[in-house]
Amino acid sequence: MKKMKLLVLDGNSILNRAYYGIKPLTNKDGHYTNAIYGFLTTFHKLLDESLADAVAVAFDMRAPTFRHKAYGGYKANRKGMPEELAEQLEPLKEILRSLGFEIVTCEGYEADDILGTLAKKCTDSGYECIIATGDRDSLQLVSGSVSVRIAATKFGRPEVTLYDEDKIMEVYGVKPKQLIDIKAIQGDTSDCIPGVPGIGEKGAGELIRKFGSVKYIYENIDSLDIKAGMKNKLIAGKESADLSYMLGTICTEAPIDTDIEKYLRKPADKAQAAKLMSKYELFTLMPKWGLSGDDIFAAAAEENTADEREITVKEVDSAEELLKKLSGCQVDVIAESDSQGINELVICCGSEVCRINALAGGFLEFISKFSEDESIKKRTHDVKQLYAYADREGFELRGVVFDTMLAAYLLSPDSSSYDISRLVSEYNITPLRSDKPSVMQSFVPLADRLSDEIAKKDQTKLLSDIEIPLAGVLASMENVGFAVDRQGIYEYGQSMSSDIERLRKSICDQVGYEFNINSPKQLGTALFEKLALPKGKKTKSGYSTSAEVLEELRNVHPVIGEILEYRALTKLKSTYCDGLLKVIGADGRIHSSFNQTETRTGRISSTEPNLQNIPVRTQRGREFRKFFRAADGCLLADADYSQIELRVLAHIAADKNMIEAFRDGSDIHTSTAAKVFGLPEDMVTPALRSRAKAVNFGIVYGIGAFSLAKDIGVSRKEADKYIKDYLKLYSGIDSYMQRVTEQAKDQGYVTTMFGRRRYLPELSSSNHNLRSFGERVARNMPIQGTAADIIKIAMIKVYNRLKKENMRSRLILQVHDELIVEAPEEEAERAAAILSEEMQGAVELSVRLTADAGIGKTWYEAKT
DNA sequence: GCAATCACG
DNA sequence: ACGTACGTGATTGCT
Repeated sequence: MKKMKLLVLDGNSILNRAYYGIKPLTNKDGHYTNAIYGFLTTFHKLLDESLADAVAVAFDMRAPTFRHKAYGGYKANRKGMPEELAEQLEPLKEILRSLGFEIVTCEGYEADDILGTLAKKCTDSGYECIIATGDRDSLQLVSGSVSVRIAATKFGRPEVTLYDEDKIMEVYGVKPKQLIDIKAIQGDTSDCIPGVPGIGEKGAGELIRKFGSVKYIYENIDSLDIKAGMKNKLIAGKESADLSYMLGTICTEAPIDTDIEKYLRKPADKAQAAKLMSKYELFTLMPKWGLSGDDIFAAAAEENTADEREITVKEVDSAEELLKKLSGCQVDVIAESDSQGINELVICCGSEVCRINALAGGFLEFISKFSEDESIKKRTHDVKQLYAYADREGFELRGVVFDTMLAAYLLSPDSSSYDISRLVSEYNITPLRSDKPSVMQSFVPLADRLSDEIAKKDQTKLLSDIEIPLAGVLASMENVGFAVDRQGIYEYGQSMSSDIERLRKSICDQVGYEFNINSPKQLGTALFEKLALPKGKKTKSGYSTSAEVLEELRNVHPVIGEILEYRALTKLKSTYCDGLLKVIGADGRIHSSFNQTETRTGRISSTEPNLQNIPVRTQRGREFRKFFRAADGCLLADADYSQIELRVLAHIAADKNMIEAFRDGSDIHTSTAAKVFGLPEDMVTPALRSRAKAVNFGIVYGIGAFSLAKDIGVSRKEADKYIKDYLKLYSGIDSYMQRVTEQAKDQGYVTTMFGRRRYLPELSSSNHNLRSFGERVARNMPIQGTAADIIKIAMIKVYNRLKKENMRSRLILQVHDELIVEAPEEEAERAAAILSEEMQGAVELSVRLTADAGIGKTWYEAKT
């Protein structure tokens, strides 16, 4: 029969590790949740790996333990938990109980003693025991039937290391029990266990490895071969060693329930678990623990006393009549879709809900009239899909006043998903009472709530004037797509294939054996072991083979250049040739998706395929843009903002010198170089300009001297001087940067010119790296985000202008500071003019915005 | 499902 | 003492 397995967790210790290993997270109420999140992630991994039949989670109690009573100094230097951690303890226990796990505490004993007691019981009963903890104290418990898993949280991910008898011998060179002996001599500063004064880790380890135990050492101290100095220390420290031995020994007889049956996992109370995990917004964890969207809804319904309001689901008698009734009303509308597209429209007006099946006759007529009637004010979720439908079917969508998805994004742009079900639990929404189940029970109060929040945060205009209309523009861009030259892409790929194969052969020849160059691991072995090239940086899993490292080795071995070329070619081939060919539509055009709720700064993102990272920096890559072309009889008009981020910075920082530099119309990098290096502009060499450019960039990213130095290849000290000189020159930017970080710390968030927010809990982290990261983000987000706001405004203006002027030109792509319009040949000039005019006039700043437009048959030609 | 790498602004 | 610029997405290899 299989041995029964008990998994015992040291709750406090794992919680601690989770807290310090994961960046601060809070739910809407400001309650910290990072440690709970980390604990549950680690716990899940442990459960998965251990296949335990029973589980006990041990926690310390606040009361002093027998060790404190024996020795007043015990753990005397321990500070209590930080409040941000302490407040997570009880909620975690509640969640664990709801998931069906047993929690064990014992007054006067520590969690370690509970582990020891249960481990002993397992050994005695012939069970297997797996101990999981974050620290090494319990390693002494390891035996044939007891193993320890040390769980750490690194970069937010759980990491588990197994310790059995062999591993302990390998690491410490002793048997598990002898770890107590080592500790008795060595002591433990973190627990204030004194040990033998003057003997540390090395000495203690040697003594025990040589003589076996503290007891043996003291019983034979006179005859043992120990150096006089150390022997004297041992003699003087005997009492302390004995005490330390006692303090360091885990008790295996704590008065707890050792009936293993009791720890068999019970079925989870799903409603309770869903309720708690919703409350703490641990949505990504819920599926892992067997909780679904239905459990969330059920929890919400049970949790809240039903809303006073009640809705009734009605049959639709006549579409005509319904339209008449809806006219002039505010309605809530949800489009239910499947893979085929929209299949049902659910409309709520006042206390009545109607469902209109998309397959029923007259649907198109109904939805077009409904959509075009501007007097019907519509609230919805994910308005882009409605705009897209309207655009495809050739009608307009008017009167959209609210979108819960876009609103939720503005309220917290860090979320990974904005499903209605998730929002409902995140905002603790009380569903309305209803005769039949309907999504409107939750949607109506959700929309009410989010409206309030948006108004409270002064983001109403941002939502109504930018995000909602933008959704219409994006929908149109997705529908129109970008025409490509399929044949051209295919042939380009073919031509690369032969080069790739030739390079592959040559590289393997030079290394001396066949291997997969695409595998960084195999490549690392080939370069740094077989060819024994000087190693550069390492990654977590081995040698780094990034372009940055390889570039350094270019002159060391001829194979390096070929590897770099191989990499460049395979990247182009797989991502751009093969990748793009896969997504060309039946119409010969590529229809990317533009995601409006993805980035934390307010930019849009592009997927399937990503059209925002088509190569441009190298000539060979840039060639690709020749395959992105206007349809027959059309041309592309392309315009991009010049230095939009630096202009935004000049404006928000209100820096006189930088504003002046832009007003002069001179090249900003040259002008910066001239001023920083104290030269007339015509004396600025390309090298000096490029340094100034790097500093300008660095400033936008929040800069550090180290990174700047690395970037431009000067000493740290020199880089530091550049930054200092720069900030002296642009003192307005200096003070702005200080202001914005301080403000961020005060309010917990930063904003763009148009009220977009990003919350920065990192700023209160005790982790230096995280905090610095938060500070850089605080400096960067208002700049990048404001630029994103501006081009969004420009897109809306361009779109409306093309429509108003009855042009057939269409916006087809945005690449952060660049817009592309496909225009019939005869409209191209006008479209280009409209592009730059609307981009430049999108907003009024204290510096001019400039956008240069170009026209061409292909993207390659059009980009100026 | 994550890490490494590299494409873009 | 410590680690290093901001924001994305796709592909590949590997556990």
